[in-house]
Amino acid sequence: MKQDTEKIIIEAACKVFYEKGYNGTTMRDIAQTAGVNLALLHYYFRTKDKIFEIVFSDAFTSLFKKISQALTSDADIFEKIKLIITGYVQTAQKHPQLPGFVMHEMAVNSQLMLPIIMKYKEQNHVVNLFDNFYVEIEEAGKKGIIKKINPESLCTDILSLSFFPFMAKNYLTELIYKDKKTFNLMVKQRIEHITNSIISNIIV
Amino acid sequence: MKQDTEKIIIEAACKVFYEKGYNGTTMRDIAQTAGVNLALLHYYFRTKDKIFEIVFSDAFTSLFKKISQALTSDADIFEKIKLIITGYVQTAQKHPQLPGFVMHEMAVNSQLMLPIIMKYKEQNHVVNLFDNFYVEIEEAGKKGIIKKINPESLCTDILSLSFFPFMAKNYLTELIYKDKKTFNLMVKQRIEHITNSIISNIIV
DNA sequence: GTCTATAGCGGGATAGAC
DNA sequence: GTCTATCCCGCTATAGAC
Repeated sequence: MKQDTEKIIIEAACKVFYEKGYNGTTMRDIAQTAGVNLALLHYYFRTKDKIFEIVFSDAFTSLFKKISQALTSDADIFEKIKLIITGYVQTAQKHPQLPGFVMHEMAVNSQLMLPIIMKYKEQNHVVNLFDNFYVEIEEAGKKGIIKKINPESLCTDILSLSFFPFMAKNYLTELIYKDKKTFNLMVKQRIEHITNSIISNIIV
Repeated sequence: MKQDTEKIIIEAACKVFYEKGYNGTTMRDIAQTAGVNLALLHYYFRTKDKIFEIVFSDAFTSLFKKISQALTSDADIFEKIKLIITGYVQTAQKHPQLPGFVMHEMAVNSQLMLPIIMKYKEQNHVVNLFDNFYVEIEEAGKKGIIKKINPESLCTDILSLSFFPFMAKNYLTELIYKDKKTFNLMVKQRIEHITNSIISNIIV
């Protein structure tokens, strides 16, 4: 049962870590959620930190996979932007707690996160990926295909509009939305909404 | 020294809670940061939860104060939006960890937060405030002063663009920005940037 | 591989001296 | 009001039986 148990534990760990964060999660939580004994977690993964490393690394990767596909595709600049937005929002729709999990751990436990990210960046040539996209944006600006904009600001805006609603769900449903139904409607229309507002801000 | 000590403790608690979140913070942390004895925290505030309640309540209020002023002013719709954006971003510039703190605690420790927020909402007539603003947006849409837009989506976008960059500072500086200098430059230009992109999306 | 039992430590909270 | 000392619980981690 080795493979199965390992997988069950990681899936349980995902669930609990996403929900409560690193500091709010106990090994007992994970064991109970997985339906296995506490000692087993240590048998398979030795420490809480090792489990967390796997969970965080997977989370980080899944936030990155789609954007990476989008950036390396040979679509034009508008299509690329659409792909990025779609990738981000779909990932968040599928795993609503994922963006908040990643952002919070990077803010609060950065000493634990940075080595993981460094490793990831080296293996996946992250820098080049973005550099090429930035050059593309700048050249499209010079050629008059789009407005002259700051590519980093563009990425910041896309990420903000894509992730924040999921990270702030409880805040928004308390203060901005009349009820959860209205919130969920917004989430469904989010890809189209963001795409329109980003595109309309860069067309000449 | 009663007044002073109380204040010193709360200020230290703010600093530590903002940095590490509720679950990552210990009473010993707060005591050390405040430069006072551990027992004193319990003498003044009895429990960790009571201290947290004060800190969270203040944080929540400071996110709300400026928007409240903006919404009750007699400025026109464009000016109001500018005021809201300015209020949010300035608050975040002054206390960069505040948005992340509030959003994360609401996501993770909602059972502790909701009673605090309920209390706040009742005392400050929060619902009416937003209702009036929503009506204003809708009427401006009907009159052709602005596009017909969903007021809740507008608020979501403003909040997203205003808060997310601060919540995701480490993520952005690792993946999107070449260095911290570029990130800080973006932060400085944020109010103008957001205002322009929000306004250009609602003008007819 | 999976369990029980427990070591060892760090956390919130309190008693009681000053 | 402020301190030291301490209780007691829950946490991570491990030893050892099966």
